[in-house]
This record gives sequence, C-alpha cells and structure tokens, in this order.
Amino acid sequence: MAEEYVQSLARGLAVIRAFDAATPELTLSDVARKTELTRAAARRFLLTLVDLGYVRTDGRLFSLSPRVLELGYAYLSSLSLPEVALPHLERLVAEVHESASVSVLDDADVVYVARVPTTRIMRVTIAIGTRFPAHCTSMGRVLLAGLPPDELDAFLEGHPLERLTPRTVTSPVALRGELDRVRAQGWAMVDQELEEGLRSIAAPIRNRAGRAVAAVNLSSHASRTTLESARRDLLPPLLATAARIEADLHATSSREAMP
Amino acid sequence: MAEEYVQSLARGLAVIRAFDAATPELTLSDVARKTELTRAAARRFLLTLVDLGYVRTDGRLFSLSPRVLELGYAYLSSLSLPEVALPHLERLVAEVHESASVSVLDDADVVYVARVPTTRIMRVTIAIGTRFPAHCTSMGRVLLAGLPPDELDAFLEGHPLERLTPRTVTSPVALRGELDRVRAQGWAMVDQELEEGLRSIAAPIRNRAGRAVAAVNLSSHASRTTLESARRDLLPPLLATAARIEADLHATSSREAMP
DNA sequence: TCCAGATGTTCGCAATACGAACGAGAGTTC
DNA sequence: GAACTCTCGTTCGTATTGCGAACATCTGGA
Repeated sequence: MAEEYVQSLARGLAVIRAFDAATPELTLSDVARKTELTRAAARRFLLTLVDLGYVRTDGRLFSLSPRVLELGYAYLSSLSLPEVALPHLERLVAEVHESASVSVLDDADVVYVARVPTTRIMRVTIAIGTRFPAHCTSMGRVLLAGLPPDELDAFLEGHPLERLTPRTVTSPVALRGELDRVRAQGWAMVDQELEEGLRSIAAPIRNRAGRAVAAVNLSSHASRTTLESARRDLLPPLLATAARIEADLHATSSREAMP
Repeated sequence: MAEEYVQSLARGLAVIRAFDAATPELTLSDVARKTELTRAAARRFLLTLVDLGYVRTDGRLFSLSPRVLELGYAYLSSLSLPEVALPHLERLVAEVHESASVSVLDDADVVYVARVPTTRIMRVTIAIGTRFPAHCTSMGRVLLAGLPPDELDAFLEGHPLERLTPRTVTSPVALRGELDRVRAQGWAMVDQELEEGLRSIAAPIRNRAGRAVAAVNLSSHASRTTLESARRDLLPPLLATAARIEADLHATSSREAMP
C-alpha cells in the first residue's frame, strides 16, 4: 500500500464490486460481510453511492444502477480505439459472418473493448469489459508476442499459466515457442485452448512505433471451421481489417490515448 | 447531501469521471482543476487509483486503465438482461440486417446495455453505457409509456424536453399524445428526432408484473428505410424478439436483478 | 541570472470517517 | 404473554484518516 492512499475510496470501490452475477442484490449486512467492512461502514458507502445515483435501494436490498456504467464508459470514451475499430469490425463481420472483437492487454488478461457478435459459440457471454487469460487466447498471443523481452520475462515469472482445457499450453517454454511462431507469421491461431470447440485467429494492431497495443480477432466453432479454412478464408480479411484500423488510428493519433 | 456521506468516495469517483474523450490523459493539476479539488487531494486519489490498478501513469500524465471497466462490468454482470438478450439480438440482426439494441431507463435517459451493430448510421458511436435522452428515442418512448402516471408526471415536470433536431417533440402535451399512441399500439417509431436521418422502431420488454423494464429496438437510416417498410418488414421480427427475450427472462427471474 | 508562475509534495492537525454500543424486529422457549 | 437470543440497521463521541497551507522544485521569459 502506498503512503498516499485514500482508504475510503478503496473501500467504496470494493462495495461496487461486491455486486455480481451471483449476487445482484444485497442487504447492507451482505455487503458488509462480502467486503469485510463493519455494517456501519458498509451503510455509509451504500448511502453515498445511492446519493450519487450509482446504487439503488428499495429500503432493504441494494443493487447497482445503470449509471455505474458511466465509470467504465469513462475508459472507453477516453480511448479512441473502440470508436475507430467498430466500423471496421462491422464491415469484417458482414464479409465473413463470424464474431469479431478487439482487445487490449491488462496484466495477465486480454480485456474486450469492441465487439460485433454474430452467433454465440461460447458457454459464457462476451461483453465489453470481459477478461480472459492472455496466454490461451489468440489476441493474448499476439499481444504477448509483441512485448519487449524483459516484459515477457516478467509476465512469465509472475503468472502461472492456468490450464483451461486439455489443449491449453501451460509450460512457459512451450508458450515462448508459440510466441516465436506468432512473431514470424504475424498472426496467431488458438485451437480449443480457452474452451472446447472454440477456434480463433488474431492479428495485432500496432502504434506508430510498431508496438502491438491491441489485437483484433475472429472466433468460430470447431464444428464449422477447419484450421485450414480459417487460415484460407478468415485470415486475409482479418489482416486487412487490422491494417485499416491501424491506418485510422495513426490518422487520429494526435488526439488519442492509445494503450 | 445525505448525512451519512463519504466525501472521499464521491471525490474519488469524480476523479475517474474527469477522464473523457476530449481529455484522455491528464496531469495531476489538470485533474485537480477539472474536479475542483486541491492538488494535494487530487494527488492522493490518483495515487490510490494507480495502486488499485484503475489508473496508469508515466510519472507525469495519468490515464484510465482497462481495469476500470470492471466497475461498469459489475452492473452488467449483476443484470441478467444483457446476457439473455444478446443471442436474441444476434438472431434478429441475422434476419433483418439492421443494428439492434436493448436499453433501460435511468433518470431522463435510455442507457444501452446490449447491442449488435451492423453498419454505422449515426454521427456518434453507440456502445454499452451510451446514454441518450429518453423523450426523443424509440426505446425511451416505450419505457416512458410504461411508467405509472405519477412517475410520468414527475418526469415531465423535472425534465425540460431538449430539441435535438427540427423534428424533436419538445412539448409535454405533444409527448403525452405520442405516449398514448405507443400504449395503444404497443411499440414506438421515432423519425429523425434524435438525429437527422435516423429512424428507429422499439418494443418494450416486460417483467412478470407487466411493467416495461427494458426496450429492444432496430435502427436504420431514412435513406434506406421508409416508414412503411419499417413497419412492414422490421416490426414483426422485433415484436417476436421482444416476446422471446421476455420469455427467457421470466424463466430465469428467480435469480435475477431485473431493472 | 533572476524572477514569477505553475507544478508537485510534505506533515501537523482538524474534521471526516470511524465503530462500539444502542435500538428495533423476529423467532423461540417457557 | 414475557423473557431471551440473534440479527439487522443506526447513532454519535472521538480517534485516526484525509486534509490543505506551506514548502520545494521546475520551467519559461525578461
């Protein structure tokens, strides 16, 4: 913990995060238990959030209000990438009829910042803000491949590679080999390492300095796309889309915060 | 301001909101100015947010980190509607080839909580969390039409109706007339009241008690859709989709926080 | 080089946020 | 019905957390 640390802000944010899919509505005491605060403290934070419009209550149960999206939206609106990328994703999807997404790297995860879905092929829904482990996703692979060597070393040392399916690459040596290949070919394909049946192919989006700062991908299901057809049919339009997004981002880069 | 109010939480959240499209990166002093805090206070909040991973800094400029999406994501993941609705939107878009969205009412705005875009037809990009004034949007119309009379009275008294285009309905009497029509026909069409050229058609999504708690819409451009063809070609699949979303929500309503 | 203005930082202390104790409600037992 | 126990939500005296006045540093202009 830093010296200059406002404990009340940290506690208040933990109260926001206490609401999730499993517990969308909570009593004051539930929140206190979940955040390990006293009931009096939880009450103060909840009442403050209600006053600010971020939380609603019927007098007993508390739940988040749509206004809390404003906080995440601040990030998206501060970043030109989603807005620039979305029309290109729309065009790509109209061409190949598979879901397309853009993500950035944050710690050990990729975080989705733009998406045009077609038909659902995963067990879980992907939305803006969804996070997956970088090591077993196609977009994560191109982003990791673009890290400077010291940052990649730090990543591998700091993050054990979790196994999600029998195919997940979990050894740092094997992953380095995969990333070498990604660097050589300029794109990544991941086959059922995140979820059984899920195939995806990704390309990097680079800034002016040539650093991969985001990734764009297409995802499909193993039942309708062979590895060969993905490379033949999906890769060319994907690479073209990445290039177009880059060109647009460079054209606007005098006013952007680029990841 | 309520008695039980944690000023530090409110201030910290204002710091998050200080970052936007116009100012994605800010110095400590910029943040202080923008939030009307002292530099010392702004510094403490920024350092706290950096420590929590929500803000990044190069030592001079601060910017939001993707992790801040987690705060908005808490709302989306706490609400079953987006997850239930998205597959239905995907199917609807595959059928009619126009962008489809779901939103909820929050104060005087509709807030987008799910979306499948096709081709962009508006000047601004719509993302999850985007807010538009309810009175001049098709989804806002069906949601306002579903308010109890006392709540609709309060809305009209508390919110002057802003004019966005020459066609925007800005008189409370005229809007009441529109809402009467919406109630009678069960859907709403809005023609270039939000933005020139934008046509959209919306249907309500109701909870078990019959209250319109969300809305689903299709949007198109005046250059490619007549009012007549929108009603003939888009309305039937839209209404069918609303019914399907409702059915699915009712099936899961034992575990949901429904708006 | 000097000065003024702007920026970032420190540390004594005031006021903000704290939680122990209280009040209220519900359920159980005698 | 009374008494007791447990859980929940709330209050208010005060401790400690967050405060900002003052200091330190940097930058640009004369």
